Amino acid sequence: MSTWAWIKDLKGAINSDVEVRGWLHNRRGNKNLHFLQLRDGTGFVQAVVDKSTIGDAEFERIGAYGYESSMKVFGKAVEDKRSKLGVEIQVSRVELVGESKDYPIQISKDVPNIEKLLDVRHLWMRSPKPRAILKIRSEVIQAIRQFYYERDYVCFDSPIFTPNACEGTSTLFETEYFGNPMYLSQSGQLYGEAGALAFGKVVVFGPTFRAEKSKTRRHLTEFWMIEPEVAWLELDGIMDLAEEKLEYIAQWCLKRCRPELEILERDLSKLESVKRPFPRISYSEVQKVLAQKKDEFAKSSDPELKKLSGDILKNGPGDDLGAADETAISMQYDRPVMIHRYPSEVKAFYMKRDPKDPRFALCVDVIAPEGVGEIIGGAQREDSHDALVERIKEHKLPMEAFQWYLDLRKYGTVPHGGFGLGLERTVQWISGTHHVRETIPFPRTIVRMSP
RNA sequence: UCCGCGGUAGCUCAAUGGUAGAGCAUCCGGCUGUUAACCGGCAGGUUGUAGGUUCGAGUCCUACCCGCGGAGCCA
Repeated sequence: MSTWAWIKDLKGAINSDVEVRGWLHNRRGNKNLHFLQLRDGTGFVQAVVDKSTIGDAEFERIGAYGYESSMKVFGKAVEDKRSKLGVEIQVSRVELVGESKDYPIQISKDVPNIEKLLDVRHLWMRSPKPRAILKIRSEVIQAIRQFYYERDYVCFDSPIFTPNACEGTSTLFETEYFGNPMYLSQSGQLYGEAGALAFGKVVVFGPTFRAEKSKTRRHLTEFWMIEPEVAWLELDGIMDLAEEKLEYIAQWCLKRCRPELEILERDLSKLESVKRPFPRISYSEVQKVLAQKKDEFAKSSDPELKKLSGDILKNGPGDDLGAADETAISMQYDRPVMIHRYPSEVKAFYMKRDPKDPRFALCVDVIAPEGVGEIIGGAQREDSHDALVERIKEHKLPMEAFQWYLDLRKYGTVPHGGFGLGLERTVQWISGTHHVRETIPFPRTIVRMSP
């Protein structure tokens, strides 16, 4: 009598009769033996079919099954040092469950175009590398939830349909809502602020939609964002929270995602170095550093650095930093970098201005290493009713839409703030994945609507 | 929207303006323990589309379509 076992548990079932249920990942063999590589979601195991024990007819039938056929395999689990798992199955019977013919993805040394694989994303995710990335995503999500749960945050969901632009900057997806225009949320932050004044500490974890026509390896039109919002938290505390959380995520994954990180050949030292404190540099300091780097790289013999030099500081002082600026700064460190106090003019209306120098906002961006770019954008919020009214006017935003938001400053305002962490870019960074598209099961981009 | 690169077999890619090819996959055959197995063979094409130059175009020219990367914007 055999028992159904998960592949990951087979080591504990050596010398007993087992049943494995899975998919045929690959097959090798000769005229007397089939080596079936089976996958069940928990691991891979080799099942050995011997013609002399199973009979000619059965042997031929099993040999004809295509890749990704699903089957129940019955046999004896035996120890085998040649197997990575340490166990293989000596097959006595195979029961086909779902036939699979002409599977569209081949196991190959060639690395096919990612876009072609994304066309069959529903199948591609059965392969080891995509599975490893998505498993890391799952663990990053778990780490984030645990991090906030341990710190007494209330999970606070913001609406997806919103009546207007939260920040008035990004391009939104418009949708028709019973005859009126509504928009898909580009941030839950404003709602999170209401939650923070009710609960003290909340975290919004939800989908986010941006209709920007960005076509880069860092952009999606639909992605997930984690937005803590905390009463009484000022800029320094926001930066403390951000670095504590990123360290927590990196350490969590080092502890729990070793097999996946190995499959991806991730350089673990890049994650081990993610320890507090992270560098904190003001926008004004960054300008000075970048001026130096621009000169330094211009003299470099490395053509890439030379090219980078040309793009550094091309926006001019007082403007937002460009991509080259972020790259140049993050190259200087082995961990995420926090850049704070950008010019308030280039930032969102709700950011509080620095009382010491109102030209700058009490905000922070966190730039991940290895070219992933910005993974966190956050700020202390403007908590004065009158100042906020001024900002809304300056940004030419519809005052009536923000009445409820202004109420938060009218009835017991307190200093508060938070940030948004991009889940997919975080996974991209942790897993060392080139394209952010691979970090979400079914990516949505400007040109990709299916599967 | 702008800039750059590209589109040749199912996949990854070759091919001085002169008969469109290889590896892998499929299929067929071989191999008594394979590890992205190996060996042999068959088959596989309107070279993105439409024009143009030329004795002759995958290659040169023009336009368009599609894709990728980047800028801007952002997580």
